Amino acid sequence: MIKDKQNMTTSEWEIMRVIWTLGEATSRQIIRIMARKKDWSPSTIKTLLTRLQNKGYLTDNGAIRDRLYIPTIAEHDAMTSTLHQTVNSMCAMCVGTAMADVLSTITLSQHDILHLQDILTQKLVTAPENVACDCMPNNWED
Amino acid sequence: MIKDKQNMTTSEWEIMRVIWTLGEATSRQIIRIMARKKDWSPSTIKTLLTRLQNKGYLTDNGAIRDRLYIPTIAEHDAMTSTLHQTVNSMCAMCVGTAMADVLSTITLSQHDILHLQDILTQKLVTAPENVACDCMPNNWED
DNA sequence: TTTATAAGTCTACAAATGTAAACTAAAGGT
DNA sequence: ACCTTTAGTTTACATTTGTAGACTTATAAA
Repeated sequence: MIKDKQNMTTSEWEIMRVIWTLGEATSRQIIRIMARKKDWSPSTIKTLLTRLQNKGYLTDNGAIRDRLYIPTIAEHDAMTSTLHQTVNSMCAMCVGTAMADVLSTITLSQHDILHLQDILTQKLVTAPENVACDCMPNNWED
Repeated sequence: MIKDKQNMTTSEWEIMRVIWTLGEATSRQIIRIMARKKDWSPSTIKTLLTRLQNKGYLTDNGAIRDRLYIPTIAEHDAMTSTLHQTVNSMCAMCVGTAMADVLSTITLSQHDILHLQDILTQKLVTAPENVACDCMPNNWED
């Protein structure tokens, strides 16, 4: 019943974050840790774990008890993929400004910034004068 | 029945993009335009318009027929807000890298890049050496 | 004026999501 | 060997989302 490629929901994402950080985890660990930030019953967390397995984002070590849940995708990959999806659903013309807005409000490390600057310098060389809005389908005026 | 503050779904977002671009639009216009990119029945689009109104993202000019639907939020604001939500749900430590990854793959105009560079230069001055992971709740090790 | 068209409203229904109780069974304690 | 605890499985149920048909009625055409 593993229907691949459904997106993670926000609740599922929360669970994944703790598993990603621990590397792998038992349901007990997750339940105990999540109790600190979410008001979820243990049942809810178990349901979420099962759904994450069905969606293909988690596997387990096969134990029938005290089973270890293991991510099938790296946190970083999940993050870029999610971010990509979001960005791709937005107007290509405006997305640069929106990204700038967001970047300006979040906390970035010095290293992050240097890296970002590096990428931008590179990109500037081949950057187009401007990017067209792609909110409308082609030839919509016919 | 206007329950404010529910998020726009991806389908609703598609509709909004065309209305944002037109400034305001009738259902007929939207139906005609969407036919180019989506395989939605006119009914589906009407449902989506109603839902967008219920969620508070659209108003209308009051006409009983050939009504004009009007956004209550600017595209840019919706974009930053959505992006923000996404970014805020992610590990603070890794999000910089993820943003860099995404930025490097999308098309940005020269002007966008200059703007981004400007912001980064500014940020660098006060940027912390590094950002801690916030995937775990506080004191989770107790 | 009658009628056809289509804009807007209602109803519908399956799948996904948030949330969790009930049940089954493994494993540790006595 | 039996009971208690609890990990994992099943079942449940309301809300949201994707998708759209049916219905009502205003308006343009005949």
